[in-house]
Amino acid sequence: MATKLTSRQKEILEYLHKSSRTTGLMPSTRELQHYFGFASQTAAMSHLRALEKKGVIQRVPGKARAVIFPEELDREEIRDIPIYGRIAAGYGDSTAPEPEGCLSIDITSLGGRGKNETFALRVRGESMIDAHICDGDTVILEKREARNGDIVAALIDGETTLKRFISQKGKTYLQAENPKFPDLIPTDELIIQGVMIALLRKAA
Amino acid sequence: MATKLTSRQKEILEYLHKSSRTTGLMPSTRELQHYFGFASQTAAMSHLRALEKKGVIQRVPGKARAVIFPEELDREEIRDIPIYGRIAAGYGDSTAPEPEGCLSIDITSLGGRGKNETFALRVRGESMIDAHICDGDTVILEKREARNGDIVAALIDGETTLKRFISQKGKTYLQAENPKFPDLIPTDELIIQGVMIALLRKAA
DNA sequence: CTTCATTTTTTTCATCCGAAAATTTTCCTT
DNA sequence: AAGGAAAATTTTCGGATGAAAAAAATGAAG
Repeated sequence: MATKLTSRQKEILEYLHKSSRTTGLMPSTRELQHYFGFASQTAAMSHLRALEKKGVIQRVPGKARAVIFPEELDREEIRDIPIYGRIAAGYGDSTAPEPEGCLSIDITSLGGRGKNETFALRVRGESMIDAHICDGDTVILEKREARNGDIVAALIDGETTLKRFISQKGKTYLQAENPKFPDLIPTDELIIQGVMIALLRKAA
Repeated sequence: MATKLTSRQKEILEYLHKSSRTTGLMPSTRELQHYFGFASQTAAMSHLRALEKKGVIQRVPGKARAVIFPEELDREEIRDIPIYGRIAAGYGDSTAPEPEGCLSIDITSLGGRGKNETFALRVRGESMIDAHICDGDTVILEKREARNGDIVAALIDGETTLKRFISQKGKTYLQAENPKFPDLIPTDELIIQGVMIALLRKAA
């Protein structure tokens, strides 16, 4: 079952992947035929059969374009998370800024919490270094109410910063995780944009 | 174009997602019909048309099961990465141990390096804490030759540990990023299992 | 009540598409 | 040279599937 693929079979499989990713559709046997210049559709059919026999694809008999990649079946649901470099003041409900990128990850790896809206921020500065959050890291946040001890993205002076949210004896304030940075006692209102649920770092 | 969906349309869209994720296939219009108990296939058709008009799906005229989610088209290629808790001694080429989980993420977020085989390890212990890698973090590694300064997973005494790889003046050794841990000079041979390319941390 | 969009029905077509049987060709291995 | 697997061809079927036209319910809003 786990026999190696022939070079032709690799070509076919690669095309299946490419087609499925770029067009969003599985090719029909005739589309395969035309792409590879076969004179017959049966050639495509028998290749699919061979690939199925070797376990790299699955097929559903009788159904159109019914080629499945087993690894995608096992996969958890994928969440697409917009990455913002900076969140402007008016944010919160409606005016989402332009994302500067996007991050796709399965929801299990995010800790299961999938219900709320999620977004990501690139960390700038060292103010959370003692929580082992570094400059350049990408922090993934969830929109929900902050609880004591949560790391949150908050709006301070029109700028979004990452801090630890502290709620003690009825008072709430923000704390940096770096002795060089002072605590922030909110002047009027504390606007929490999101609560950190995960962190992603690329190696240099 | 960005009109809100009616409740019926939400149901249909949700079924499309569910079907596509669990069976790996888009339902045909007749499958939609039977699922929702319509007496006609045309009912399904017109719902699909409505969803397309509102921009939440795309369709390719004339082709079977040709419903596409736009967000999946934009998505980068997803990589499925097995997570190992422990890598046994004989590893490296053939004998992969049982993964204790799986992580799916787009390859761009991994730093582009997509060619080599990748795997992930759960970090245990504090030996790399000064590199801001904590107990419980998941480290994503790539199989390739280590360069000076890389953080690597290496096999020491039949155990896999994460250390910084140092190569100076022809000598190579491993360095913990925690003053409490000593450097490791290899006794005979240094077996590098992978080089760290990214890190993922779930908030507590 | 009227209007209008949404939702559903009935019927009919054309064609997309998987499937099968019987061969032939190509190429690698012994 | 022989054997065998992989690759490709030719031809034929029937079911799967999208599509269209005409119309009838349904339900919410003015």
